[in-house]
Amino acid sequence: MPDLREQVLAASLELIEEQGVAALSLREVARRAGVSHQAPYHHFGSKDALVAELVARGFTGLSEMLEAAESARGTPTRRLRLAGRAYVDFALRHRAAFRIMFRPELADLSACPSADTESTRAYSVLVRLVEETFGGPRVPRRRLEAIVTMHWSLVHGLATLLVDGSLGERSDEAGSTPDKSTEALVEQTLDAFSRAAASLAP
Amino acid sequence: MPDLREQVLAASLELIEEQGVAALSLREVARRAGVSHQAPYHHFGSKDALVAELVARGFTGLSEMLEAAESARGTPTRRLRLAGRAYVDFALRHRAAFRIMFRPELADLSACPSADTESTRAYSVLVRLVEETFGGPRVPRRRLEAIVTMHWSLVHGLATLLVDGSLGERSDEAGSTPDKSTEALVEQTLDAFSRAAASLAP
DNA sequence: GCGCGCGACTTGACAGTGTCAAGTACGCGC
DNA sequence: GCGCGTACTTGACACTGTCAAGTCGCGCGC
Repeated sequence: MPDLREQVLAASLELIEEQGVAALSLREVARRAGVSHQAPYHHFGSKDALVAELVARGFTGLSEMLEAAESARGTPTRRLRLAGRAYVDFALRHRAAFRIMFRPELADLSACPSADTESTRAYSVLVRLVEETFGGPRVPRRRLEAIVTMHWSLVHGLATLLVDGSLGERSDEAGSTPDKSTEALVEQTLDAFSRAAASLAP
Repeated sequence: MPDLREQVLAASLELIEEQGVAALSLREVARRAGVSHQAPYHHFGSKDALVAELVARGFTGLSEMLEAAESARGTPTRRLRLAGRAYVDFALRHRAAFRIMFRPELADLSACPSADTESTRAYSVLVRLVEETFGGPRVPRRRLEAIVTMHWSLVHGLATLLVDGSLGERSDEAGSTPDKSTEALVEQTLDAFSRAAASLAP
């Protein structure tokens, strides 16, 4: 049991994954780590701070996956599509983190500045890719903004619905490969969307 | 103070709207209604049951708005677009309800059967509109499913991001008209999307 | 007319939670 | 050797959801 701080973070994610964010309890986490109920509190100051740290780490993970997609080979269209796929994959593989990341009432992220910078880092990948794909000398800024919002909304909505289990059956195991049918659904949905979005190119 | 049951439901929504779903407390609700801490419990049996009831009512409200859009005049394309707009509008005008509706870990909806029927009622509006717009004798079922998922994901993602405040600045007042800039953002995003989706027509 | 049952509500208790306020053990520089 | 800060423990408080009783009042059968 090397680093209690890391252990606490891991146990928190595990707990959220198992029983949802409402069941996240510092005391239960402490119990799982085999320490007193105040030990986690010593490392994080408050439950909010712990959650904020998890959120920040989540956004760095997401940013890395998006940046990998961005720097892949292929046309801008292809890389934008890859980024969308990466977004959904991240949500499915890190359900616990994803569930927390977009819930401002859970932890005020102002406490953890890196959360803010990491989330804009992820966002700017999307902005760059959309500009590259749909930008042009005669394309107004407003239009690009709308296209960015459209792409983000689509992948975020798809990811959210999948994680919450509203779409098809959820594959419950954490970290496991998403099952075949959701895989196919994601692929076909992104396919339809990227084909549709292609018609917006200048 | 006529119907305590209704009063409790209203106070619950109010509380969620003010301080987020984590702050929903039966005891605080009871305090606001001026009754003992067990009075709400008598009407609902458990906190989960209360939330489930709110979810069910939320879905009926959403279904009604979607059905109104469905039975409006105009081309299928236009009505589909209106339904999307209705979805986002519902989320913005009933933030508290919307925040709860897609969170299965908050309340097991199996306790409240109407929640399930009402949610599929809303979903089937979307399915009908997509079939009407994109269906045809030579269009495979899989393709239609993908288009349904695409539409749902887009409006759900847009609504979620707006409600959570990730997109632009949130207009915090509950029930108030969404402010001008988010209004414009929604309009432009749906515009871009419905134009893009049009290219998928048979 | 009257008991009485039952629904609406209250009071009291218990385990669980986040958090504040102390106390304890221990390693390291001086 | 000694202080001191770091990592942690123990104990307490207010708060939560929920179980178990008790109280009040009203309508209905007899």
